[in-house]
Amino acid sequence: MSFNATQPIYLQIILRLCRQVVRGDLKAGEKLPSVREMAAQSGVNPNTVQRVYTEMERLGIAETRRGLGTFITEDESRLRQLREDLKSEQIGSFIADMEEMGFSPREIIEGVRHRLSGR
Amino acid sequence: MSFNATQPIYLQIILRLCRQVVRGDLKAGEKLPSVREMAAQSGVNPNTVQRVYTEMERLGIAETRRGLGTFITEDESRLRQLREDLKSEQIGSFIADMEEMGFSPREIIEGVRHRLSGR
Amino acid sequence: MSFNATQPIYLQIILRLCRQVVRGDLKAGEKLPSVREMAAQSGVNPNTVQRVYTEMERLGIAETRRGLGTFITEDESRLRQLREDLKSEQIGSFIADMEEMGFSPREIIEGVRHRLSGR
Amino acid sequence: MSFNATQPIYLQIILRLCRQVVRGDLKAGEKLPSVREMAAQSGVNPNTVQRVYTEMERLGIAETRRGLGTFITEDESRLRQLREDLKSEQIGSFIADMEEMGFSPREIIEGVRHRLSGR
DNA sequence: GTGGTCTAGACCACC
DNA sequence: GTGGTCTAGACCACG
Repeated sequence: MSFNATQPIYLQIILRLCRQVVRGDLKAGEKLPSVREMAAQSGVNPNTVQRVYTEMERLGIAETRRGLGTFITEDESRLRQLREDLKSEQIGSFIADMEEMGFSPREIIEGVRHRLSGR
Repeated sequence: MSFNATQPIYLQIILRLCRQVVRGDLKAGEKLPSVREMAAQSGVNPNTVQRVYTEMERLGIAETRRGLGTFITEDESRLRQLREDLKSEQIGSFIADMEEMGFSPREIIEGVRHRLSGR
Repeated sequence: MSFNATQPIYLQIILRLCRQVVRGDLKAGEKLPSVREMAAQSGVNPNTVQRVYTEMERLGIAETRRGLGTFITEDESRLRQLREDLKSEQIGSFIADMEEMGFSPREIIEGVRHRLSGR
Repeated sequence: MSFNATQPIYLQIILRLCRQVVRGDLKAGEKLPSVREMAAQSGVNPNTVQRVYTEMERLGIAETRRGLGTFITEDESRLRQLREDLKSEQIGSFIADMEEMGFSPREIIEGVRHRLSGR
């Protein structure tokens, strides 16, 4: 029963950036803002942004080139995989929530289909 | 750009109770723990629980009888409506998230169906 | 700006008895319950009831006969006057409230008439 | 037989404010005192005033803008409705009281008219 | 500065 | 025992 389950800020930023990548707002090879710039934009400590970039590099989503900056990877297959990962994760937690409330698979699928078709 | 999007505790508890109702763990007419009891269980101040119960009464989900306690409403139609409301809300925010990431309706539906059938 | 403007209990009881008289539930010459009886009925201290009866005697509404009890006065003209007094007081405070909220005399009369006729 | 019919302070304050609105002392869009200010003025705890403002927002009479303050709604039609509601409520309880004392409709109307014309 | 939430502890009316 | 109200004082996010 955990209240205050606020995610660490750096994870929130990573998620935001990943979504921008998946969405296509950030393309393969594109340059990310400098650490200081991004820190200013987000109103966050530069250390936090540094951690974000390091982590994204570890995930194979970004690459840093000394003296040049940090870039979205040009490995398109990695980006496709990221897209699938986020999709899968999102769907997984959605279904878990729905089932925890007792909705049947049929009800879930029909609910989603109806919501999407009725527009 | 909102970090720290922690929902107020009393809203979290309301959501938890509503889900238990939808799930069927809390049935129509069932007694809720007393304010002080629930406060102790949840590690929260009695005032916060009081607020939860007051709000749930306003939502037509609970009824309070002075000196007796707080009970889930016996209005089953209200409970059915609650179930639909929660379902709709959950589906709505799921789809919004997915579309914000650039997934197509077809991709969303197929993703959900695949995940549910593959078990 | 006085919060907690609770009227003393004995005044509340007097008002209640006067209303019963005006309404005709208590008639001229009728016997009131004994002090102890009334105290038990109302869940109040006998001293409080004593004060009620004393005050009502002072107002000329009740008379006490030693060894017999307390009775509503047989002076019917006093009872008619009481009726007029209560009516006047009730109307006075009603109109004061309405005017304090800025309602015009015309609006007040029409409002009352409409409410009474529409039944 | 309820003695001690003291209304909660927050309801008393709400009623006071509503009357000021109906009377025109508080106009549409006007700023209310800050929570702390009003608390000091009324000799009441800030939490109590907070409850007042929250409730008034729920009633559609006030609107709050974070960091700016609480304001009377600019929805004039809501304010007109409030005026009618208060009028109706006041008249209703007046008539109920009078009839409970056994006054006839004719007597009530004539009493009100006489009191208002004799000035 | 604003409103919003939370805790701690108290008193009340009702049953 | 129950829920309902109130105070005192604190911390937070927003502007």
